[in-house]
Amino acid sequence: MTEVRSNRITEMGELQLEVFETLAELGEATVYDVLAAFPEERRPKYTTVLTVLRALEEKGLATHRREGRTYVFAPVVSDREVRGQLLGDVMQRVFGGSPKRLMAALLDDEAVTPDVVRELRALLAEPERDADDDVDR
Amino acid sequence: MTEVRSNRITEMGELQLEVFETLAELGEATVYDVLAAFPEERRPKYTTVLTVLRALEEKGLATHRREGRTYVFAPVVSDREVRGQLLGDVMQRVFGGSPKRLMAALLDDEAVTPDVVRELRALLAEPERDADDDVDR
DNA sequence: TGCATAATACTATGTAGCTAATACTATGCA
DNA sequence: TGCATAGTATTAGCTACATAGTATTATGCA
Repeated sequence: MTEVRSNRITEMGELQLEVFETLAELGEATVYDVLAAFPEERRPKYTTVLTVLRALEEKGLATHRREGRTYVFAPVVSDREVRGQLLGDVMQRVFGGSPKRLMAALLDDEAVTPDVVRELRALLAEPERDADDDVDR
Repeated sequence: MTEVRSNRITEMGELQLEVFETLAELGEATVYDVLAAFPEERRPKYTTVLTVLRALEEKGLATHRREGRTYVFAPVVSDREVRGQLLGDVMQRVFGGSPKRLMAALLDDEAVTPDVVRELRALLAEPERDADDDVDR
């Protein structure tokens, strides 16, 4: 059937995500900048990172410009947007698009202690909730 | 480097997830049962489903027993658990393990209308929140 | 001016998932 | 008893991701 795979950013792998996040944090970065952001124990090789950066560019998440003979990469979409899409995708695929169901699952997580629950309540209580502005980033 | 990929259930693909969900709903199922659960427009072939079921078994999410010459598959873990892991994994990978950050992203989603916000508040307000019992399912 | 080297480009290997064709096998019925 | 058939097993091709070696190229300095 030679399936046509969608180019959803959700198809981002582990490394792609990490590299993108680094890029987003730095604003712009050379391959070496990205490399430096990895703890050395698990630092990939230069060419690996370059390949990933190209993949990100391929799917429209990043661009690059030349600076002398060096490529300087930069994100094209915000990390916030990417995270939003990633979450939205999980909500869709795993929770049938229901925020409530997702929420219920979240509350089951052991990371969500009573303290955290209180924080979440606070988040939900924020008045800006009803306006559509961006509280923190 | 010949990376040793972890066997996290998160590595479940789209189809694997769907097949597992079906299995979980049905309690147990033959290949044909699973097939029947697909809307025919996008119903995979028998062998495709069988392969997927085997993959699920491979990673410890399902088993099978023989019934005559037919395999009857059954889930080994609950769908709830799988969904929990899936969400937990996203929380880890995308939101640095922070429920708050995840929640904030959730609130950014356009699916989360003011109405939904109210529902979420209600969920968080439930008194059983502090005890660790299972409200629904 | 020519070469060391730093940077990118090309190529390749391995895994996982999706897909499915085809090969094999057991068994119930004619 | 032998074959059609219903099932499973095997094999294979494609895409995406991870990984990285090697090839190429440009350029600054000797």
